[in-house]
Amino acid sequence: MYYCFMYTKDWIKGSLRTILLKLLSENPRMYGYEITRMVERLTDHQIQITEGALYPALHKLESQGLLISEKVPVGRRIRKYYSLTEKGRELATKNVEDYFSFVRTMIMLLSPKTPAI
Amino acid sequence: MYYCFMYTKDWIKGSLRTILLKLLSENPRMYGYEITRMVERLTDHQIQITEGALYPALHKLESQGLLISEKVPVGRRIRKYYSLTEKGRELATKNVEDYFSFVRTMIMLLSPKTPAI
DNA sequence: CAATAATACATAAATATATTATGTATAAAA
DNA sequence: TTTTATACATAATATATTTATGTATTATTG
Repeated sequence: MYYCFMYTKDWIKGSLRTILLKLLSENPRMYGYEITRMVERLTDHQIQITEGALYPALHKLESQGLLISEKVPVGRRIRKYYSLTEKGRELATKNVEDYFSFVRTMIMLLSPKTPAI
Repeated sequence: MYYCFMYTKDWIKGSLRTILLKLLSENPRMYGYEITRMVERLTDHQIQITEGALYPALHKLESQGLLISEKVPVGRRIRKYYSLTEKGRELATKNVEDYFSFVRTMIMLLSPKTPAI
């Protein structure tokens, strides 16, 4: 069993799409299960993507024309690979930049102020 | 009219509680409207807290014993001041620390990888 | 002075999203 | 052979936010 910070779940919400776009901008194609494993590995299990959140998110990105999928048979199973469309690639770049901007703002907001002595 | 990044809203979700706890840990007491103005000012309008999100969030924090409120008449209007309880103060410290930890993880995850040449 | 904007709270309906649980099925490992 | 891992998906539930609406006082501006 992995220990997760209790409040982290709230913070992950809304970051999922950004994570997906980023991973797919660095890899030509990925499938859902692969994404969950990679996020787990890269974040040392600090960020865990549940399937109930992942698959609907991928479907939505595809319906928005940001991703395309192709089903690839592996043995007798079918793997669904996703890759960024041109539109998705453009958004991914901007989205990650904007996220960094947001993070800078949050760090500024949450940084300890020098107490008046 | 202020311009806001389109996707920022998703990211703000879930950070609201952390922002409230932080602001209240730096100010002995604050009221709702004051909080919205301060966040606006500190973030140069990048983060906007809507009333429909703020007041339920404050009520919930109070119901969880993290905040206490006192109603103070100002002229003929009533202002509702909130301040951290001891429990709230402890959580605020830990919550902000955990947030920074989460942010470090996200930065690592979203940082550009050196392309193999 | 009258209209507008700002201050200050609150809640309801609609929307969005995630969690949890469940379902199906193959493949590998113990 | 039983369990774990792989691999997709969705439904019920819970939670949270947006948007809109409501009420009321005070300050500003034309």
